[in-house]
Amino acid sequence: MDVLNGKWKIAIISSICCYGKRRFSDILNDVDGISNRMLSKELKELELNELVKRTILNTQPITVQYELTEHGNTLQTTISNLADWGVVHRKKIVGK
Amino acid sequence: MDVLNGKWKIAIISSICCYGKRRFSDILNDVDGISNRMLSKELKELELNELVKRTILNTQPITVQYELTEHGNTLQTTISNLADWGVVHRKKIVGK
DNA sequence: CTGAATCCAGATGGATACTG
DNA sequence: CAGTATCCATCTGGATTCAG
Repeated sequence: MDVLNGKWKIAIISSICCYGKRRFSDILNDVDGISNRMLSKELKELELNELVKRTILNTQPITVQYELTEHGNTLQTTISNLADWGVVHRKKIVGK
Repeated sequence: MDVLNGKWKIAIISSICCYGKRRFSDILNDVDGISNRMLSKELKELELNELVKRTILNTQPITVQYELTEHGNTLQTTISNLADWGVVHRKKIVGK
C-alpha cells in the first residue's frame, strides 16, 4: 500500500503540515519545480486517501485551502522519521 | 532523496531482513509478482546505496547471498513504522 | 485563482530469451 | 542459479492552454 507514491506527495504534505493551512498557489510556490497539473492531481489523490482536507473559500477571486486531516497527521511522525533518515543517508553516501 | 523508489524496494528489503540472509531465487519467490529483471535491477540499486550486501558463494551451481548492511538495518524501524501505518490506513479507507 | 484537458517525451516495468 | 539483453506496452510527469 504505497499511498506516498508520485514524485511530490511528501513535499506537498510537508508544506501543508508545516503551515497548518495552505492555499493552492502557496503550495505551488513551496514545492519547487512542481507544475499545477501535478499538484492538482496529487492533491486529489491525497484527498481520496483522506490525508488532506479541501475547503473552498468564497472569496473573490476564489481560493482553496488545504489542511491535513487527523488521519493525515498520524503520518507526520513516520514521514519525519523517513526524512531524517534520508538526511543521514545522504551524508553517508555522498560525503564519503 | 527517495532511495526507496521503484515498485519493489520495500518488499525486497522486508524479505531480506526477515530472513537475515537470502539467496536471489529465494527473494524471487518471496516477492510475489516480481520478475528476475526487476529484482536484479533493484538489488543493484540497493547495493549502490549500501543498504544491501552481496556475497557470491563458490558453490555449484553458484549462489549469491544478500543481506542488509548495518546502514540498511537503520531503515528497518522506519520501514516497519511505514508498514504499520499502511495497515491501519488500509483498514480505515477500505473498510468503511 | 483553481484546476481540468491535451499533447507528448522519457521512464518504468513485464515477458522472454539468452549467457556463464 | 544468477544475471543480462531486447522488445515493447504502459505510466509518469512537464508544458501549455483553456474554463469557471
